[in-house]
Amino acid sequence: MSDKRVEAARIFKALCDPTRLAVLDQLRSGEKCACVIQEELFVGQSGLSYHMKVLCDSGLVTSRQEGKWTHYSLSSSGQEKAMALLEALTTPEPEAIPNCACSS
Amino acid sequence: MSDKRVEAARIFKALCDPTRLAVLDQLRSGEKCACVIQEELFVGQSGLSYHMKVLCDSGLVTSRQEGKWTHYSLSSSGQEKAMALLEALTTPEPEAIPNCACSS
DNA sequence: ACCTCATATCAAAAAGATTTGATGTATGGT
DNA sequence: ACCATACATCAAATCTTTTTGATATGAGGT
Repeated sequence: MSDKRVEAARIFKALCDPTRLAVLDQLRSGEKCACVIQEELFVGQSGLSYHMKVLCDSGLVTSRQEGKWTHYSLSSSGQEKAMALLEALTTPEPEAIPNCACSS
Repeated sequence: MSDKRVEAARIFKALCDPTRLAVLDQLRSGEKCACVIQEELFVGQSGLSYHMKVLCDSGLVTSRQEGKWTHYSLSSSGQEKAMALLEALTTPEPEAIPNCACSS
C-alpha cells in the first residue's frame, strides 16, 4: 500500500515540472536525443540531464544509447501504467457511501 | 500551451504527496468530512486543511459545506479531466518519427 | 595515447513545498 | 451575547526539489 504510494509519487512527480512537460511535448513528435531536446529549452546541460533522469525513473520515458548520444522516447508501457494508477487512485469503490455520517 | 502546463502541474502535484494519496484512498470509500479524515492520519488540523486545499484546487476533490462541517469527495469530472490530460501529455503524435536524426 | 564531444554526476545555492503553532472566521448551541 | 466546535489562514521553521557550475565518464576520431 505504502509502496504503491511511493511509486505513484515518483510517476506523478515527473509530471509536475514545466520543463519536463515541455520535454514530454517534444517527445510526442518522436524520439529525440538530449542535444536536440536542449536546443528548444531554457535549461543547462546538467539541468536537462537531471530532468531526463526524473522522467526515465518514472517509467514514462525510455532511453537508448547510440554511440555518444542518448535517445529518449515516450514509453507506451509507462503511459499505460500511469493511466491505470491514476484511475485506481481516483475511482470510488463500488460500495462507496454517498454521504459522510459525521454530522448526524 | 504554457497555461496547460501550469494546470497539469497543479493537477499532478496533488498526487505527489503520501498524505494526499492517503486522503484520496479514504475518499474512495465515500464522502468524508475533515475531522473523520484526520482521525486516520498523522497530520495536524492545519496540515490537513492545507492538503485538502491542494486537492480541491486540483479539481480531483470537491467540497461541500454543511453547517460547521466540510465534506470532501472524489470528483468524477476531475478524474476525467486528469485522465484526459495524462493521456494527451504522453501519447505520441500520429505522425511521430521513430528515430532521432541527430546522429546521422 | 590524446583530444573532443555528448552526457552524467556531484555539491552548493536557490526556489518551492510541507509542517507546525498561533490566530482568525463562521456556525450552532446555551 | 457568549462559548465551543470545525475549519481556514498566516508566518516561521524545516524539508525537498531544482538550478548552477565544476568535474567525471565514456565513445569516437586522429
